[in-house]
Amino acid sequence: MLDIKLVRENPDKIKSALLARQLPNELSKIDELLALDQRRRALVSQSDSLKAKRNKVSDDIARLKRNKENADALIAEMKIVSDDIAALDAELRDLEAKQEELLLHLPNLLHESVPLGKDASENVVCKEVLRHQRDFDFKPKNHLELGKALDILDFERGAKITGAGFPVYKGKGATLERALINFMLDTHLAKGYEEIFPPFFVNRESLRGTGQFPKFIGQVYRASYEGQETYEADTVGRLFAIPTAEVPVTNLHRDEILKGSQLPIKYVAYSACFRSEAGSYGKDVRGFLRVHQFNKVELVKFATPETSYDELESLVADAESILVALGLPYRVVLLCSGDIGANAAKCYDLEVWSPAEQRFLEVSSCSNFEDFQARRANIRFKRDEKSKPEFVHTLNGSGLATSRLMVALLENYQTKDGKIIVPEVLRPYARFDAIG
RNA sequence: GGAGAGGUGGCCGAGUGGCUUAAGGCGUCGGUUUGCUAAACCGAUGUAGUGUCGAAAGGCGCUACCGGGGGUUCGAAUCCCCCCUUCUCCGCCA
Repeated sequence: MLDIKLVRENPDKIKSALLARQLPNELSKIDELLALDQRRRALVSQSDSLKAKRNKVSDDIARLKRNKENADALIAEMKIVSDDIAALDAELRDLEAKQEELLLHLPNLLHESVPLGKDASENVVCKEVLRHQRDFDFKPKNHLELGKALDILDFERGAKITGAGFPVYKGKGATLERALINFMLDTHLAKGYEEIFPPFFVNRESLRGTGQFPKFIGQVYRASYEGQETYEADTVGRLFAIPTAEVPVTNLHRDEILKGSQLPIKYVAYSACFRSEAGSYGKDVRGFLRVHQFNKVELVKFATPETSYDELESLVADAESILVALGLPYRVVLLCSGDIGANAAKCYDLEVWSPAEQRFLEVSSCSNFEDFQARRANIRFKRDEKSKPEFVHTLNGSGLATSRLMVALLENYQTKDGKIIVPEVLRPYARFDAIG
């Protein structure tokens, strides 16, 4: 969420960000917001001065009553004042709700280093690490064929017991998945991240805090719990399956004031991730490319404003180190203004090479949100005891998501006779060195 | 699921409708005293919104905030309703 003060004082800055993000239809929202804000501020000032009067006269009434004098005239007068206040406050609540709604839907500003571009085709490839790219002397199988032949992935039974997009890992496939997760966690722990094992369900405040709500409410699975039917609206008593560990982990410090000396805070968290992927039918539907449940190891940082871009670079490097250790071909892409997510000020994607698909697959998004999430979630810090609280900068990135990583792993490490060689670094975790 | 007790500032804790500007204490910061330290004493010590003065740091004023939301009242930390949450006991359960 952006600061309403920023909107008020610098509307052009926000408008140019909207244009860069290819959102020209949103421009009118800024003017709407400015008009609302002006009206709201006028009402606040009216209401406040009436309240000041009420407080003062209430003291007078108290004094009269103590002296056993008559206060009926003042009470009658204040009755009217109170009614006026109630009317103003009702209108104010309405305006505030509308303003909040508009503000929550506005995307973040962009960092100056973000390239301008209309869509994904104009993203900038910063780095390609292709030394592990293989020349196959046979036609590489895709992960579906490999998974089926080796009996380690079962999409059909997943669809039977739950639904399409809920894969089952079996035998050495299940073990390899677990090995990957543990390898990634241990690697990040060694780099000074603290491990969190978060709840997989959160409340709506948490989703609002990290910016998934209200915009992406359709992408999130909901769970009701007993007694929920009796609540007046479906806004109460619902929990939501997390789309990423970013949500619970960033919200750990919601409504808190951190000490400057604690920063940067670096967390690593494994979680299952749940995404309904509504409206995305037709693209990347095969196998692991798009699923409703997957596993991810997430990196989350809380940093001071002046260090957050250095922290972003090291976050990307930490995520990259997994791909390097696994010996997979990959590239780093800087997202352009037309492709970057609404909450991020700057974002790098890590993409791993799929020999069967003959293209790169996204396995990580590393973003600096600056104070966008911190303002929503009210996460602040004090430089020292005496200084005023400031919003922290929040960052996160996958390190990494396993589903597409598994695709790349199986495909890149397959042999001509249909086996999978387990990468060296995973062997201590898997306790076998090949599948098949 | 049932019964009971709680949630007040950075922390502890008083406060049953107006002499509360949230008592008192602890902590922290500044000062006085002082070979040094400690103690004692004095003072300060929240967040947000808004107005005003200022080049700025900040000052002064007003408003809101006692778990969250609604209500009663001229006036609510205090009374009423709903919700969240913590603890204790009972029941059930992997």
